[in-house]
Amino acid sequence: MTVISVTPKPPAGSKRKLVLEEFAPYRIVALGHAISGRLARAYRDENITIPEWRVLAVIGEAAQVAARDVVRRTPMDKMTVSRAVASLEQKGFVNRAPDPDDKRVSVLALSDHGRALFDRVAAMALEFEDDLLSTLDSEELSAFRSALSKLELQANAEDA
Amino acid sequence: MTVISVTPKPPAGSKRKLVLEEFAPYRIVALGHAISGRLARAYRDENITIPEWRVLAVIGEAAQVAARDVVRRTPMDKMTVSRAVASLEQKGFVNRAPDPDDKRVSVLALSDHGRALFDRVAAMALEFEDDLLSTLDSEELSAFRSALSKLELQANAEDA
DNA sequence: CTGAATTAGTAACATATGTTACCATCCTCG
DNA sequence: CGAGGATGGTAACATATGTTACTAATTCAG
Repeated sequence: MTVISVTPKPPAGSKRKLVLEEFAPYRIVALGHAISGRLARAYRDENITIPEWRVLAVIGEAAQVAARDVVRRTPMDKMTVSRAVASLEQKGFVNRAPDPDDKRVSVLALSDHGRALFDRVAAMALEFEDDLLSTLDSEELSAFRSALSKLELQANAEDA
Repeated sequence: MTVISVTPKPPAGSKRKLVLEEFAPYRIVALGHAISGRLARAYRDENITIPEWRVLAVIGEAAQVAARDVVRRTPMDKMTVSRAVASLEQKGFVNRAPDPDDKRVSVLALSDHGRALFDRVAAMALEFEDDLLSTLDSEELSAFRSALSKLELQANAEDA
């Protein structure tokens, strides 16, 4: 039984077999799932959900935003954001003010309480990131980031 | 205030600001979300959900498996798998046979119908993967895969 | 101007997903 | 062997998430 070539990849379009552990899209999704779980565990003590944290993070960065901006910047739909904002307001982390220029929108901002929460959770998040990325040396890391950027573009590209 | 080094990263533990677009864990999760959406759209015509597809894929690879094996190999919990299996059986894609060695477990296998579905969806999935990864040259790709492996390990490591 | 189309946000509904508790079976070790 | 604990699987419940449809406000074409 002679092996002609040792190329790991068979010619494109041939009948590759699908193996989950090597299927990149699956691996990425699974990694995302694991990361979400880790982060959720970290936030749990602060009594905050992932959508809430995302909203908090967007407001924390931009200071003044409308809910629609959160929708644009995150992979959450309108309703998820709406609910998260309502909950954050209820808990006293976020204040809503009517936008004078457009009566449909509310301007969202962190309360002092919310700012403190944001700082605490952000610190945990960054720490987690450091830990996660600590397995990559700086070259690997920049390669990874660059690949991520390209994949993001490709994954979000419109279908043909 | 003398800056000793020009390393792009400030000393660990310093007050970096959290910026969502640069926060790696978030980017990975968001990318996973985008990928899931794309794949789900691709499967939709086959009238199959993501959990169902995952179960199908695991059975498709291994031929003979128990539900617990699916749980081990995928980021789904018992119940999700149980439901997906029930649905796949209902639709006639999967057959269950009692395991002679352990009366608690059922042995799962694809029906002919299920095998055909698996082949069709696997082909779509691999095509999608090709498209997604087409933005990376072979060097970038292998670097990315290697980084993925390391991150998987790190993300699934037990907490200290 | 004015009314058709768009947008921000939410409500009400349907569905999906996780959690807890439970049963049956199996394993283990005294 | 024979209780005590683990394991595979499911049911019943609670919660989360997506979908559709709707209101109010805005924009834009004519």
